[in-house]
Amino acid sequence: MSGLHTVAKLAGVSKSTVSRVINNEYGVKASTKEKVQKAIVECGYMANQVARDLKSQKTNLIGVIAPRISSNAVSLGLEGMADIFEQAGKHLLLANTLQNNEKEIEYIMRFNQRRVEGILLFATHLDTPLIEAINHSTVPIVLIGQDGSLFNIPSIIHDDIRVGFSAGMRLIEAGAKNIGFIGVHSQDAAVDGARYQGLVQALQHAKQVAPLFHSHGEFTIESGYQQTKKLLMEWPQLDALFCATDRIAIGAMRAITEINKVPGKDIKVLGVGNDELGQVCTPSLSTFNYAFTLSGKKSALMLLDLIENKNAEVSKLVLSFDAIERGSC
Amino acid sequence: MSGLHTVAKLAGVSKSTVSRVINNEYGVKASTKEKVQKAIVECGYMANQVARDLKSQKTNLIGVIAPRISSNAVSLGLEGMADIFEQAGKHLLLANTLQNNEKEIEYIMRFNQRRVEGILLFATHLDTPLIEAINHSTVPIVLIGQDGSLFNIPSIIHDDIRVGFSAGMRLIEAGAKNIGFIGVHSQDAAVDGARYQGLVQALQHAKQVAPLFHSHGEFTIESGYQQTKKLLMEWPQLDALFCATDRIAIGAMRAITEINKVPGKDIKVLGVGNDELGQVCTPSLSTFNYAFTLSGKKSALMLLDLIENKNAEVSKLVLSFDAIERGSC
DNA sequence: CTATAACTTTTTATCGATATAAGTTGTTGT
DNA sequence: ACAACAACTTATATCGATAAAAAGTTATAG
Repeated sequence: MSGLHTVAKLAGVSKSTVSRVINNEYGVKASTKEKVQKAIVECGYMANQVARDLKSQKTNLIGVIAPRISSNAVSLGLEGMADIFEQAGKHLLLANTLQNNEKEIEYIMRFNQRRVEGILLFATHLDTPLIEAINHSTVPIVLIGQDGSLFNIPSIIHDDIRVGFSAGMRLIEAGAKNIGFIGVHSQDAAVDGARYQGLVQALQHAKQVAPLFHSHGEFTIESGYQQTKKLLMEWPQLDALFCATDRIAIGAMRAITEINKVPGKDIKVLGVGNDELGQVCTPSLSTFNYAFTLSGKKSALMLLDLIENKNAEVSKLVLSFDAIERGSC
Repeated sequence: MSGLHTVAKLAGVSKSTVSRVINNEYGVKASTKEKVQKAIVECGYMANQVARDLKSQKTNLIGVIAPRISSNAVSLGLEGMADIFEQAGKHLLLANTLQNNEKEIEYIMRFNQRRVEGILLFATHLDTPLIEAINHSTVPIVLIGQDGSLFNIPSIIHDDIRVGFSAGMRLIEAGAKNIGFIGVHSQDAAVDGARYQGLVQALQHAKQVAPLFHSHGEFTIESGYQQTKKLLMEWPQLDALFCATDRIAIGAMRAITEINKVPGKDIKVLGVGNDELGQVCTPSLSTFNYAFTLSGKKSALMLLDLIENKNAEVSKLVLSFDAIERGSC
């Protein structure tokens, strides 16, 4: 717990010499080097990264802001970015906002004060205060999950419109006539907005103008269950459900089973995300694979590029998906 | 992006005065205060936390080392600790080791260099190099998931022996005669060692000395499936399986179903952890609920105590569990 | 109207490291 | 033997903030 100073005194040399030994620089006599190294061991010297960061004006710190660490998209994304940053020698500063919009903004500022080199933000919405906070940031910020390109914010998103379109086409091909959509908060332009929009486009393209039911809920199995129960009561002719996430879809299947209908037969069900839950439930859930680990890696790489290459252009990366056909459609 | 110095020049005062204004200290004339505040806004001053940390010898940083962020135990635990640390004004530095033992040790050192105030370590093993690294740490370290009390390391663990005992008793009560255990790496004293040990104790207590089969694998569904397939071939009379984790148990049920036996009827299955997967699979998985979010919170509180209270005594906290009876036993 | 208290502000030192400039040896060439 | 140069080492300034000491003002009392 002693600084350079202590080592220097102990070895009978100056701080500069000790520093040179530590950083393995040229121009140190073998005998002094040895003397210094002995002193370092003797007083248990450990470099102080805080001081180094201040002197070098470089922290090797990256901030990550997430709405809920334990969600599939975030925990897998985190793992992907951790991998890239580990290789790049960066450390991760993590904040869990629990979907508190003010905390999101607060952490952008706090991370700026800590002089992180960049920030990755898992976003579930994109309103004016947030956009302003992002614009005020001194360091680059990459958005994950929402499209910020309209506001010139670098973003990594999944192809949510096309996934909605694909889902719609698949349900129509399977003979669906009355399709319902169960989404999340209306603020969520990606998961709620875009996926629904794609579904609408599919129906238009197929010239099928059945009344579409758009229900809003949360990212949970329970919410999917409740929304579906309500929907089934109000709209008994329903024969297909596109759910914004797999968890919602699993809740939906539970509700369907409860009224003695068979998911995948009486009512087709599609989810999005390829959550492991969909593999083990009965019937297994047909869905679309979103490569969350990859999105984490890609966002990390994009951020690194923005950090290293000051005038890298702001870009948007749209990740594709794979259809996974299982029992529910 | 300018420092105190710039603000001071702009306002025509000294750095100290600016510092006093920023920290809202007494003894600044109202007129100067105003002048300084205007200057701060004008040049977009933002405090440099790195410099502050160096001067105050306090970082408000906590290091967290995990073997796999995306696992249930870790992501929920992370969420619990994030909650506590958020309230305590601490920031989280996160490392994902991917079960690489050297990385674990490397990060203990790197976090010490960064002058974190303490470290939380999700452990899957506890060998000599790791114990040494922990002992060399300048800052307190709390172990999560493994019992380090023998080596005087503060630990939060689940009652793994008793869970094994409970599982054994339950299987015996259900009429099981030939019980198999599917564990993980033999290095893992908690998940593999203790849970097995508890099972053995139950069998001894019930004076049932059937040959116990102890198989080693990984934390995955696939591994559970493979191990069970092998086990069923070698030991056809098997009528009960205690699995070290829920994922393993789900793989086991798949293997059982594949040979046209019915999990929960022909072969009883028990898991540990109460993973959501166990709720949706068929038959639903009987298991034991481990409060991972709570373990995260408790470990955070224990660490905070060790940080604030220099001579807080090293303690071990054993968290209990609840039995969850579902379809598989 | 000065002495002293009370208030405000500046100066200086410090946290721990490192880059640069300046200083001290020692060696070689002529 | 003395200049020129190489090889080491030390001294000083800096990163950006803050605490403590010193200095400068203003206000109040005697």
